[in-house]
Amino acid sequence: MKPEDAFANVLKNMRKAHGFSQEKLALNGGLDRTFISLLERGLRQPSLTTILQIADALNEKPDLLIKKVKEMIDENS
Amino acid sequence: MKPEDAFANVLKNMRKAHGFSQEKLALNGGLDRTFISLLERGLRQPSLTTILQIADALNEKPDLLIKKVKEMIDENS
DNA sequence: CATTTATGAAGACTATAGTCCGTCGACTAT
DNA sequence: ATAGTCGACGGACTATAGTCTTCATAAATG
Repeated sequence: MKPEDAFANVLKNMRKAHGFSQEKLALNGGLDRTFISLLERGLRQPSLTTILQIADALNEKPDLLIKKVKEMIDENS
Repeated sequence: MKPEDAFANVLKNMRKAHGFSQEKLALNGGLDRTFISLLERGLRQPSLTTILQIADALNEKPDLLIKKVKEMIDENS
């Protein structure tokens, strides 16, 4: 499983768990709504800064986010 | 403190702790030697894939890497 | 029914991630 | 002296991160 696909899944799950819309999340993190859409569809991968922005917007620790991504990759390897 | 500066510090520390040269690390992770140099000088920031490649090359968990980066940012805020 | 909300999607664009070529100076060992 | 390793640094280049605008559509909602 590719990093962008793992990140897509984790992001979508965590966002929905927090009851945010893509737009709300984008505004919280200072990102573009359509870019969140691209990320959740696995068509883009985030940079370090974007990872931190998204974790912050979700009120989650960035290392938890990455841990879940890594687990998702390893489980589907 | 900016994410690329925090990452630069963490990367350099962890690489030296493992006794790797920049070139050895680059080869281990399938990256370019000069790009590792740019990262360690804070002139570039990594993408998600690069974070995973570097963590792998260092035999470290990527979430530990990110945790250290976040701590470095928070400590110097 | 009309309107709002949420998301997908495309196109054009700018900034930057990442590669590949090389040179240089500092240091170490032969 | 010279050969080797290491890292800083440069230029030129390609791929992609990220923005902005817009349109389409399906699902609520009043």
